[in-house]
Amino acid sequence: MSGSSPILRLAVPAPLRRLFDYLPPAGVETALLRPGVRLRVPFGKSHRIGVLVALTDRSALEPAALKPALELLDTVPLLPPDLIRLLTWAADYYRHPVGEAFATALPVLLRQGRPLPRRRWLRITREGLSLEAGEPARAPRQRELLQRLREGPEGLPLPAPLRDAGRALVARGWAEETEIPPTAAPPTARHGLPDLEPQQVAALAALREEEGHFGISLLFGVTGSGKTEVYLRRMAEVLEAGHQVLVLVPEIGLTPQLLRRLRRRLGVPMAVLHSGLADGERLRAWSDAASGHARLVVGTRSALFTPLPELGLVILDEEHDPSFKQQEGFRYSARDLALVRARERDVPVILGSATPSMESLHHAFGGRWRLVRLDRRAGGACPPAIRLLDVRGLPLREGLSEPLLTLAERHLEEGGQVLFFLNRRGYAPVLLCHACGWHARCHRCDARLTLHRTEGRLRCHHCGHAQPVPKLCPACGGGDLLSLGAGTERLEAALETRFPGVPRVRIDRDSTRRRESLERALEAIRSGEARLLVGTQMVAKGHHFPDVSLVAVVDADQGLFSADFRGPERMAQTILQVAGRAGRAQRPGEVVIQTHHPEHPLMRLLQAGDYAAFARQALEEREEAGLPPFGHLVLLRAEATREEPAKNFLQRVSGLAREMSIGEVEVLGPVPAPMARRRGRHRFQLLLQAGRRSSLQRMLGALLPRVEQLPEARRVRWSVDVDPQEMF
DNA sequence: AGCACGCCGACT
DNA sequence: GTCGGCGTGCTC
Repeated sequence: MSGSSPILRLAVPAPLRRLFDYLPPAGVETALLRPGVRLRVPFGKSHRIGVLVALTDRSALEPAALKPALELLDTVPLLPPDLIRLLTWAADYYRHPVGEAFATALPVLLRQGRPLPRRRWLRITREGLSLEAGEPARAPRQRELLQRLREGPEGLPLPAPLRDAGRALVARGWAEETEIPPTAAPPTARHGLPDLEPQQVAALAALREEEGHFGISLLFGVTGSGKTEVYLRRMAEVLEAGHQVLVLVPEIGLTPQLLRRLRRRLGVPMAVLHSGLADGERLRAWSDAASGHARLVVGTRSALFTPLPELGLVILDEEHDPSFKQQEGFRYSARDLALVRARERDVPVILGSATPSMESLHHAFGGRWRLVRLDRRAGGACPPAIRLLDVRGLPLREGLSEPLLTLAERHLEEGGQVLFFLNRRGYAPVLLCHACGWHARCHRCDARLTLHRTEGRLRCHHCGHAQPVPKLCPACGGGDLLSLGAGTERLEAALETRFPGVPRVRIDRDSTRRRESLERALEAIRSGEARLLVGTQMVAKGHHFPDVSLVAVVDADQGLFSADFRGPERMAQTILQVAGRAGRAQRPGEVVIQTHHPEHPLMRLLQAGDYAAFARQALEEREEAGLPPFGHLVLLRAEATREEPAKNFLQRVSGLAREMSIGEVEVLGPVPAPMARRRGRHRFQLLLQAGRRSSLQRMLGALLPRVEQLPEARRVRWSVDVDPQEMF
């Protein structure tokens, strides 16, 4: 490229699986055109903002076809080389348009062209340090601010409170503003730490083995084994060595308690990234991470894409959680990409869970990953005793058997709390006409409507449709409408009847819709004010209920015969996670699972509480069937308002795929999706299965360009899901 | 995805 | 006569 102007290769946000070439903008020095900067470019009839991915001297296009970029937006690259490589790799692997992959990695405001805010710090000067503690005597606010600056020599971020005082200090030469991110050693608490148990000491030592280089550790620790304490120690060590730490958590795991604990224990500048942030807050957190000011970055899935100049450790907690896989658009797995990023940066990564995914266990059992186990609960707490309650033939009132209610009564009398877990919200999942058999169905989905009684509506849990509850049967006019089955709302009502006046809370998406209400419910549980708890999966994640002495799994059978091959894994994870909520403190916890299949092998393994044994069995079955982690999958989905276009399109795709007959790729389908109609659209899917990822990738590379050319592709909405997590 | 162009029906 | 329906093509 000597002398002549280079060609700029950009990731431009458009649903097109390629990069776009441009000429440099007029009057911009070539030295400023570094990968990672944003440029405003003409695109079609309008402008877009793209990210410079590479500089090149040749383009597939005629030189005359290239347009010059309009404007350079950054003087310093916004994205570092490791993220450019990660995003390029991920867009290719997940077959998603590169420009959109880059766009999802950037906060909205940066996507829109906003400049990166340059954060400024107020720092004490030498003159300021030489002042006595009582000075300046006549300006208490300045004195107070000086004191804070003395205590934290790393400086205070601006704009800080006491702004006027700060200005005064600068004017008098006692403090100065700086743009250089402070790099003082982080103050981590060393006193008053809980003693580690021997197994924690051993775990910590094992994790330290990967210090300073890429290595994957699976921290497999039963609930209550003190996993978090081990993370905290490891984080503190890495922070003290002057590195940044990235912590990824599931969507629901990012609780105020967790943040409080991290803040208190580690005391380093922290950036928090989650979906609930306002655009400005997100930009600030992102740029704090990128500048190196934030030493600890905690966030959900997309926080994986934050620039971290001094990254030293990646932790992914509750690694089995499905929310690490994005379910629409850019369908990436933050778990898998975290490994790619860690390898790219040559830093260790820790995946942690009490119920790891089959994928992770397979690698750990096979010795490719370091397996670090915490088998016993901390503080000598007993593991919960899990009991199967055979409800065959027993009368069930609102899904509850008499033995279970009697047991709950005893726990209440003994001062315990009882948690009823039921993974179904609403009052009843079916509204049925006793006279003619009509039942309420969603007009847009192949699904029944759930009765929400207090709200007085029928709701579809798949598309959000809601309608009033009919008084008479719409089909025959009969007045005898039965609500069949029980959801959390009905369960709560049944408990009120059985245990009148015993304070209770319900935790599900309906009861916690308003902000704060979840926090309030959790507080009622923690304080012991509530004695009966009813909840969906929401209670299985992230929260600890030390005084819960009995956990009742009201209906364990739903997950047993799931259409999805991951059904049993999900069920085992959910049940063991819920079971882990009990008996944290001195109280030995008890867990009762109501089931119609007490002899089912999965149920027996769950009862033994032996997740590793369950996993070995599940892995054997997966191996037999060539399913992940032994085989690999790609799911092509298509939907349309009418059935034919969606089906025809996938039939064409299937034909093309079969023609290619690449390696050992099996082409299965098309078949209707498990829910054939959703939101008024007919859905079909085509599954590609192979023993090796590379075969699937090779096929996709050949297949997708041809699929994009199909005229049928224009008449449907279609998507590719590499390594699908949900088969729906 | 947007946004153009382009070629055939019911309207002031 | 033309307003506008959505099929088809393109984005460096």
